[in-house]
Amino acid sequence: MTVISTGPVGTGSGTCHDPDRRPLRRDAERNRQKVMAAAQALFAERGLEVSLDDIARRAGVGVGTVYRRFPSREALIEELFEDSLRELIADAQAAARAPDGWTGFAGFLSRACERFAADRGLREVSLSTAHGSDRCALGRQGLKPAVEVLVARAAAQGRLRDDVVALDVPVLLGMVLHVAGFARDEDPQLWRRYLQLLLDGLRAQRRRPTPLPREALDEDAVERVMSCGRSCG
Amino acid sequence: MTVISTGPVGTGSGTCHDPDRRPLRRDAERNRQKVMAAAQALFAERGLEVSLDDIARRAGVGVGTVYRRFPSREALIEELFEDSLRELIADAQAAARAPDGWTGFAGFLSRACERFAADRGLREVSLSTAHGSDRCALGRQGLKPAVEVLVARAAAQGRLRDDVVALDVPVLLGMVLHVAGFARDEDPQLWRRYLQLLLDGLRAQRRRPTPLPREALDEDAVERVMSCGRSCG
DNA sequence: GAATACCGGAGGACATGCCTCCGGTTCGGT
DNA sequence: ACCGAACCGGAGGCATGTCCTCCGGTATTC
Repeated sequence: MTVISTGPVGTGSGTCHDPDRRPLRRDAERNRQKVMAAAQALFAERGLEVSLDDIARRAGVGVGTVYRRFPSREALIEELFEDSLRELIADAQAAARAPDGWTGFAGFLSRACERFAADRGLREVSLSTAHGSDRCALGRQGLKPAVEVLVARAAAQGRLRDDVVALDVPVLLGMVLHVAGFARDEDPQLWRRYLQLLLDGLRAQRRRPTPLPREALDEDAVERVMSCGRSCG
Repeated sequence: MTVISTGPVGTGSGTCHDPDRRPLRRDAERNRQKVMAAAQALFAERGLEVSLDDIARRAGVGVGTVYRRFPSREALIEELFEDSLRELIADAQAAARAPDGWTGFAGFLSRACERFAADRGLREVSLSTAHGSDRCALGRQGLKPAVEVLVARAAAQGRLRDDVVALDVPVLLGMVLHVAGFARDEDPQLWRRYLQLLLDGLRAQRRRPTPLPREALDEDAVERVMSCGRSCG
């Protein structure tokens, strides 16, 4: 994970096809949008592995149309996640400028989890190198320096325990999002409870625990969650 | 998750085929053992979804032999995990009798993670209802009362924060094991670091953080872990 | 050494995903 | 209104992977 760029990445248009090629025919462009919307939705809820056939079906379009427009799944992914990734980086940078170091740090974790919890695809693009390529890789790397600042400031302030490092952050996010992933049908916000627990553990010192947001799942909910096989990895 | 049984489950023989049926021929029994050993190993490292063909290959035996001996994957799973599940329950019960409530609670979490980290199959059997059946279900249910005692004692002692409940435990385990799962190639013990963080968050009060075991992954390790696609769910 | 319990693995049935191809349709300029 | 180019849909070929059965041949037991 070498730092290559810290600034914004790519163009951010998100709508046009290719600046210097002649525009698509109207129906083609329409279908292209439908495909992107469908992919966006499916990636968000089922992850990046969904089949292109599924995307086509959801878009109400033939498979051919998908393949014609996007040479590969990667192309589709890059097209879709560039903006989200940039927003995430912006979050981190904003948090790094927050007046209070700890608030910035904790706030970013929370914000990042919100984004990730709502979009499994984004989670996979950000937390794994296995998907997306060039532009996504740049995005991932742009995140790093901002997170380092967050950790450094919170630690310097004496509020974050000093044995935590920036590279713990992706792991911590992974833990919280694991909860977000498997409990999303029962309580899509449940992860907040466990994030708070972690944050209390990350504090340099504290007397009393911060009250936990959300209730724990009840027996039936746990039972239901356990029965759909998402609870382990 | 209704409590049905708290005592030991099943017979625990683990070796014989079926008490009242005439014993298998020598070669048959030998092969049966080979299959169980192979399944044990593969379940542990790749989870319960491995194909029976793979198990047969690993056992150095034909597929037919596997199917002949075990009517279904479930049968194989039950046969294999009954003992492990019982051991886990014994851990919990022992911890519930520990002189110190907090030590018992924290010790059980740690012990359970050790077992789970070493055996992905056990993790899936214990933390999901989707696999195994009768006997495994009983095992899962046997765990519950012991965990309730653990939580109650640690809380009564004033060391565990009082807004944590027994049903948080499977979720907490899931979080820690998520780390164990994706970091196993880089540092099979990494989960201890994050378990400690969580435990510090679970304490009712504390001034200073408990020192963290293990180092965080370094950049290259994170990079490698991220590239094998196990980092999200 | 015969009867029988057992073995191996080829192979059929099925599912899933990728991607191509081409007859038919729609668009857009004239 | 019309025609050629651009585009569409989805059937279908290919590859992969899993489950499970079947039966000619082999090992074991008495």
